Amino acid sequence: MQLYKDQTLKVTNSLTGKKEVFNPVNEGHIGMYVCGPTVYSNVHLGNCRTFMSFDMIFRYFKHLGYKVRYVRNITDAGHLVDDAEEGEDKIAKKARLEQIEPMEVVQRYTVDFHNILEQFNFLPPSIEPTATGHIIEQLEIIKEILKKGFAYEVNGSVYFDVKKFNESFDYGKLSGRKLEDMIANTRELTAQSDKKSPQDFALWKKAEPQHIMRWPSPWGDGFPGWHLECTAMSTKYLGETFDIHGGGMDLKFPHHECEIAQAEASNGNSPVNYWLHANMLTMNGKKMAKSTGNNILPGEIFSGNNAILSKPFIPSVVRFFMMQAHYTSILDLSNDALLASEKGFNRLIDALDNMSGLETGVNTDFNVADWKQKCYDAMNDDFNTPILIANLFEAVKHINLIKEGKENITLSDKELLQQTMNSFVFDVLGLENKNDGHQDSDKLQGVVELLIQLRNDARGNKDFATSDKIRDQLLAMGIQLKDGKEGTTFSIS
RNA sequence: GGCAUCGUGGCCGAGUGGCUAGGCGCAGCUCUGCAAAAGCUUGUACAGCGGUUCGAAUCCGCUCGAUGCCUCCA
Repeated sequence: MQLYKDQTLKVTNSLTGKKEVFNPVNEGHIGMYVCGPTVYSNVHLGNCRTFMSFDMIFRYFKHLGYKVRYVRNITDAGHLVDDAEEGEDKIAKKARLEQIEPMEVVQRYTVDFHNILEQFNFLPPSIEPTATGHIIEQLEIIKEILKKGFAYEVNGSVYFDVKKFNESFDYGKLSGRKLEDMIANTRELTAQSDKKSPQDFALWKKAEPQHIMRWPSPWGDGFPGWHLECTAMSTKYLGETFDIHGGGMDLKFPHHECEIAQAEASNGNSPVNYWLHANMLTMNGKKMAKSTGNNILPGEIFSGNNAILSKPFIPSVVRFFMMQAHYTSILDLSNDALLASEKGFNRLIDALDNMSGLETGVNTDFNVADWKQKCYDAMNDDFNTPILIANLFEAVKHINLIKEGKENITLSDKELLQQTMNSFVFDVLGLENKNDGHQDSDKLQGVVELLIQLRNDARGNKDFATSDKIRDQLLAMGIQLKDGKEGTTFSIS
């Protein structure tokens, strides 16, 4: 199903600052690279938001019938704690603090990352390469950049020469910065530096004797610079120019700017046609970050074990909450917002469950085909999931009205509605039906049904003291009875 | 300090020149022994001040406020 032939997708390209019609390099195929996590601590919810945005984008591409190669890396080396020349890297620091091997750190938090993403129902990327697995590729790029004259070696380290690069290319085109401004605004560096200019960045850092993570190179033992791995891995798996590069807004500068510079310096090509940036998840109005401690772990949300939460929330509710905001907007996390999303999510899923039982008739009271296209229009407009969800609730309203016999639907429209709803809710948004797979034991079911019978007997005898006691005490245990036209049902929270 | 982004009804959150999403809450109604649950119905809001325009939440300017990046960060 090559739906993409019938749909015109527009994306916000950070490189131009505009919404542009999306056309891949090779028709029907998409190469997408997303900067993954540095695995030196547990992934927090803010990290998850970015990856979830691109998971949704990946899902929509697939839904449209594209063949997508989605590469999301694991950074397991090379990111420095700060810009100081001594430059300990984060993973090495964590390894030292915990007195374990750096690769144990990497393993521990990679497993955590995968575990959390699985709970959020992420689709795995096509390739998940690691930085340490691509040292040779990185060395080759450094050699190439040196050969082209855009880098220089000092004391066993290699730096990218930003000024030199800017003479032939445009450094700052992604983030809207001008090199002259950046130079003018640079404070004097007091520490002595090997760099010719503060804007220069490391391609290769010499490893001090105490540095654990090290590899041999033409310039001595060392480790790769912060930005190089993404250039190496994206080029290797997606080519010198590919369709989409994504990542968090906070990576736009300097990380993505440097990636462009490295690629252009080494092979002359602008590496990416469409740069997509996902915006930050905030908490208390401030960006979530590992370094500041202003963050919340997914596990804390699932267990409710955090001071800002009044109760636990299942992964799909969190996903739904995030999908209710556009991926380019800042989103603030709060208990109230999650509670509101939870109610909306439950209403959506309940309507979905009710769809199959709808009675069909000879006419339909709303235009299902038009509604379906509206759903696509929303997604085609830069993946506007909030508008998509608004349309889904439009369908929820009709489903409920049909269920109550106040509106009609034909069999073919019902099938179209069902198929479209399922596609968008489960395939594109990646939500999961909370009612599936959580069957409580038969015994519990039987016990509650017995109590419902006893209560109904009491009600028949107008013994409301007994019937209300059963109802209220069950509720106190988290079992809610729901009296409906066709009898009493219950839900267990 | 420099460069950006944002400020929408009680809350969350779309929209970007006229037709004014959606969710949650509140209220009303239906249902019920009473409730709860569920369902339906309902909201003319766009920080402030000027300007452009027949017409602006939407464009321009200024003011105020918030955030992000400029150092590792999704």
